[in-house]
Amino acid sequence: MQNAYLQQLNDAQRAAVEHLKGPMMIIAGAGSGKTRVLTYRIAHLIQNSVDPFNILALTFTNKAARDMKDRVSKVVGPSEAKNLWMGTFHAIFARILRSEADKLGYPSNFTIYDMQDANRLISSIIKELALDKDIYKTKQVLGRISSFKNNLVTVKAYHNSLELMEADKMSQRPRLGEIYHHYVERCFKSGAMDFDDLLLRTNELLTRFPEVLMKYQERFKYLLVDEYQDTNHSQYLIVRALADRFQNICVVGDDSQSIYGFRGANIQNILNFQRDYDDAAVFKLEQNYRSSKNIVEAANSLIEKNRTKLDKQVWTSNEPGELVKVMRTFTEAEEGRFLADEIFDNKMHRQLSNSDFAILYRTNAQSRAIEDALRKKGLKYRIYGGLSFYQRKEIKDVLAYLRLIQNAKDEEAFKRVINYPIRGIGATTINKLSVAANQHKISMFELVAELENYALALNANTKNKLTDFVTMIQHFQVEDKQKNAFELADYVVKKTGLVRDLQKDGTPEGISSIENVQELLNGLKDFVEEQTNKQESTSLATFLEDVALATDFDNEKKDTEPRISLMTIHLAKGLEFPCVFIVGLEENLFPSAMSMNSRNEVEEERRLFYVALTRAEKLAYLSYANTRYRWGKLTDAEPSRFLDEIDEKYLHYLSPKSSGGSSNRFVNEHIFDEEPKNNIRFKKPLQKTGAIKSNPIPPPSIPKNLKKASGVIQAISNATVMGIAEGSMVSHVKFGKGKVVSIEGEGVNQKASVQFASVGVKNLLLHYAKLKVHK
DNA sequence: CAATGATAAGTTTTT
DNA sequence: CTTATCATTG
Repeated sequence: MQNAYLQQLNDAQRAAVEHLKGPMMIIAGAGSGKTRVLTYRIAHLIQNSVDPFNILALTFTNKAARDMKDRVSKVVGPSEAKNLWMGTFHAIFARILRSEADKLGYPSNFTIYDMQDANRLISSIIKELALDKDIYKTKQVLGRISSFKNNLVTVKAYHNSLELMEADKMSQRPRLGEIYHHYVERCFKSGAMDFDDLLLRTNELLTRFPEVLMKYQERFKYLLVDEYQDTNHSQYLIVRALADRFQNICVVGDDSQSIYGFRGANIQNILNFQRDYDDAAVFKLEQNYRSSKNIVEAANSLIEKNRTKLDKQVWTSNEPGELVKVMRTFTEAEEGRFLADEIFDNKMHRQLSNSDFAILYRTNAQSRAIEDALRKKGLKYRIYGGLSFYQRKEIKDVLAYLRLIQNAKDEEAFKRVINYPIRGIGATTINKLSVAANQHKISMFELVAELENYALALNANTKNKLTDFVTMIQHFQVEDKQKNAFELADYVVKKTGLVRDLQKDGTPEGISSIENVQELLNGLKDFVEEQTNKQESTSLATFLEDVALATDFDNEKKDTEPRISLMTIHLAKGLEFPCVFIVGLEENLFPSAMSMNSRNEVEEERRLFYVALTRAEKLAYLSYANTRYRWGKLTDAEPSRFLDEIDEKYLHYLSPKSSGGSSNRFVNEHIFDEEPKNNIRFKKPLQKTGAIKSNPIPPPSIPKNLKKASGVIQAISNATVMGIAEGSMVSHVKFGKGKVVSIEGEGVNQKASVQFASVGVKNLLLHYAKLKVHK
């Protein structure tokens, strides 16, 4: 009876669940019940008296870890499940590194640098070395360093590798090694690790300290690694080291769904597993329970075009269902409208809810046109990814204060808040500090804390401001000992004047910033309460770590109403929806223009498409547009090669396949739907103004490219259009409220004399002065 | 030093 | 079309 869950499995699944010891690999086709097998296997281990404390399960996302823990908990009970170690590589090893940090010379409260921090650091190093930033592009440099780290190429190893150095010379970047060297040093000096360090340093820890390795080998007697096809070399080595003693390693993955090559994932890890562990048992889950037969077979017909893959045949006993629908439109706007209409229809005729739909795209930038269309139809949606909450400027500012309190050596946090809110410490001063700090090999904060010991060419006034800042942070550090994380943060935003700064802004963006800060504080409050209940540490460090490693899925809002999901295909991995739209199927977009140089890259794009298509349960739509805006310019687009690669018998074209000038019903219908071209110019600015409710008559917003077309400007910026006349009450961003004394001139040159309460009479060009009119 | 406007550059995908 | 960095002015 206690093994009732075994009844819910097919033969292959059950075999995998019942295999408890030794190395094993589960090749899990899309929708083959992988998560179910994983959870039941963990439950089965526990039922067979394995201590949950000895099980480590590494997942790809925090969400996956949470979900799986919940599911295990339902089978074996929460008291057993709570001792399981489950999480992403980054989260798990960040935690371990914290407790072992001293061995590596790191403080246990080390900071985790996110992409933005890393970017800023790299670009300041490039600047300091006086290198040409057009040749040493920050992102490329960072990408290169990241790949070094993921392959365990240390600075030293780099300088020993003639091959690598030669490669950088060839690409005109002979001093890359120097940048790498500085970058690593500066991170270390700041007590900071970037994402790659979390893995690299773990490797260092396990290699340099055999007793530590032993400890964790004993600790994690049973290892599970999900999404093994997406592990990089660094992760691979960690897993291999940990598994070395007991060999109880279970990896799960699907080579056809390997889509993170750009991030260093090595598909060879899964392809070579049997070579690494020669007695490995292999299980194949090939029955798909998720999708209709047409979808499964359409996806199969596509992925067959890939050369590198393991042998497996995904099949299903599900109903054939409907064909995959393909739609061509002329513009991306029309594509958006098509999505909105189709969702609307499906909701009506098939009793579907918003939450049953997902719209998947290759790049985040594609969401805009879709959002517009959905909003017009009144359809509720939620965008995942893109700019996440924690990446907003105002949030990062608050977090930077907290980081600095926690770890005063954190250079990026220091630079972020030293002059925010503005306290008169400008770029020149900060540069001097940075140079001196590097010279004396101390952090900027330490330098400023002992300013009198260093002869710096700063005037007394500036020194005072700096000292005040340090005193304030030190005061916070004292407060940190008495207050919980929420109370401290609340205190900080008030004391620093950060909230005041946002409040005086007064714009809609400013208001939303305040709301976001408030939301952050609420989040902190929840965090403190939660941790107190769980009797875990309520430390700021833990919170900051969670935040650094959080993704958009992790602060799942308790939405009351169901919403359509919009996300990139990468983000959609592991999810499923009854109805899926895959959009922008055009050459140079999907497959991306950047990945058409090699066969391997195109194969990864194809796997990406495979992932997208296999998210669908019942309905799948593919769409593409003939033209698309790229950098504001309308460009022509060709249908994606992937459309031709799917066996035609699974497709149903809703529009004629060719784009060549046929005159059919569909084409005509939509040509006339388009607005006449000369109207668009007027419509855009006017629509925009209408959308802002708080301003009765907002200032004219004129697209830059229209500035020369004086006829247009006259029409929009004319005083009568704006509702300004002699005697009108207006307000100016800078001068505040005032009364219009007189108006003169025409068109672009139209001027108004305004009597302001604060500064007296001013002559303003209506075109430039952003006047708000009061009624 | 700060605020503003001009210009250049950029879009894959993310823990 | 958007964002980041640069140059100019107050």
